[in-house]
Amino acid sequence: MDKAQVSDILEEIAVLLELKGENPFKALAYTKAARALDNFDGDLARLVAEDRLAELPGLGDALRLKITTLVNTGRLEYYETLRSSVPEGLLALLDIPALGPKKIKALHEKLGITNIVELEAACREQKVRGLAGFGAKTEEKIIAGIEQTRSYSALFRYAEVWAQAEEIREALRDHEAVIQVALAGSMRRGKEVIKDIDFVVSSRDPAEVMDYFISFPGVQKVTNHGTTKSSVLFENGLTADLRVVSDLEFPYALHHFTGSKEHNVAMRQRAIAQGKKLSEWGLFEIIPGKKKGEEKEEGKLVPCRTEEELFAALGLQDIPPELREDLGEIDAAEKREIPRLLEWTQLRGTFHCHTNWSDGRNTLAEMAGEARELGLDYLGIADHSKSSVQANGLNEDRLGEQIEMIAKLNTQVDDFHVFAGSEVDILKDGRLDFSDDILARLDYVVASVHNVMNQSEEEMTARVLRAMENEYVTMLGHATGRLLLQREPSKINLEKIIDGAARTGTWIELNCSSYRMDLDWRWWHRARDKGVKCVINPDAHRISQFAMLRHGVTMARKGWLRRQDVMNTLSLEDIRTALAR
DNA sequence: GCCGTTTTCGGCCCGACTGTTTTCAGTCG
Repeated sequence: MDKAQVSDILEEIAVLLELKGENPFKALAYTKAARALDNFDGDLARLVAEDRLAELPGLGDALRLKITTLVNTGRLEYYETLRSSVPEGLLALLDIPALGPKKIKALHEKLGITNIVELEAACREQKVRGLAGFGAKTEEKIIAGIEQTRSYSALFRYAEVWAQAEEIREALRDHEAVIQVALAGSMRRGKEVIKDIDFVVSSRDPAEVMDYFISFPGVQKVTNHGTTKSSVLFENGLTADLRVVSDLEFPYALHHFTGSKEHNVAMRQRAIAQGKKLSEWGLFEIIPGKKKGEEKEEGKLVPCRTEEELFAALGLQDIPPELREDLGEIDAAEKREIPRLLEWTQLRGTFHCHTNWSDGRNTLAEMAGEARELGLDYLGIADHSKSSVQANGLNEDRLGEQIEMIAKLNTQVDDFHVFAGSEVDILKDGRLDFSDDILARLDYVVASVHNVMNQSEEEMTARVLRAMENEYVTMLGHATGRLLLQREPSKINLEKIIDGAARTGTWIELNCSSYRMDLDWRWWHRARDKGVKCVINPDAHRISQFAMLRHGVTMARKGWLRRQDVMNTLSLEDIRTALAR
């Protein structure tokens, strides 16, 4: 068993111990042990074989033995026993806001609750408010939390289903009966949260494609199986729809099923105004002489081989899928003002990445190596600052050491550069976690809010504005703090923040962690027009998360951003100039 | 479960907030 797997099991043990009401510090010891493994950048199997586990901090006799057992056998009886002693549904209760291990334990012991369904029933029967430490408000909060969890459960974060969608698309493409295949729907439009994935295929043998589709691995249930449309439910709860049309119909169907609904309505209105009719089956010239409601037979098809030709047939420039939200794109296309959107191959580097100096999993050298491997020219390291105790934030001394280490690393390679930065906490009142003389030593500064996130809009806005006024702050990190499908954004006046960024020359981050996509795409068009620069950052806590950059670019495109709006498209030379103060 | 040590137990990371209390426990980041 490898390092990451062992670490994951130790973390799960910590959660289980908490749920069982064990000494919280015992649980903490497991969490710390997991972190020690994460931070160890050598070969764990070798360390175990040479009996040198004691070199890692926080490992006593008990944990050394458990880790050794896991590495050697891949199993641990203690973990399995612990796991089976906790009802499976109980772990899911941890996802409900306001419920932690202590309250869950009380609910389990006093009311025999083992899952969400039982908990909701108990709350509705007002049985929960009688327990010590619980009241009517807690009960209401739990019900609201359950409803929230439920409404989220049918939704997925874009980045988390992207790979699955690609897999399905490729499998369809490889089938011999398939002529053309495309991803459609909200996923193709790059919505940050999606309900299902849609595919459009052209084929001469729809039935065969349908049979192939519904028998995909991982399909749990076939909810619809017809000649033009089939729907399946995958084991992970994701629904996928497939439409099969003739090759002639493909571009019209693709446009229709890409949507959005609002975009389609506007497009159909435009077609009518030009004496045409647009549907998923085609674009038709309406035959003159017929009155409205009489046109049973379709008019003459306007032949289009691609979506681009379809737009052209309606007097429009090609509209990228990401822009199809009826937010001005049709108007712009008519005036030939659809911009050339950012391409993901245009990124030259990125900022705001973490290492194992704070809460990241990889070393500085590993992060830099991976970024270079991906073809980037530079990487910015921005570990947490000291107030983020929960994230092992760096104090002034450790930050100083890290700056030196980065300088040393830079002497070892000449075709790649690492910038020394910090993700500095914006404190409650808008002051920063480090003094100016410390900040002055850095190449750049990301300022972010990590605590006291429920201030009033006035307080939060003033707080962030104050931080942006600091001359050393280069960019604002995850502006609203939202976690998709998990935590609502902070109350903050983004109009004022954008104006503030324009005034102070502060860049705003498009944090493309799969959970964040923050600042939201809906604000970027406005920010761009105010002259605010974007910087796309993965907030990577491990090397695999650099992959999020690609999805960040999708969100940037959705926000109408061009190459010149995004700072990390600059060459190394130009970004150096931009960072020089 | 770990660790240090005024050597065998008591503290361990912390600040804000909420709801329950009437001085604090639990949750969250």
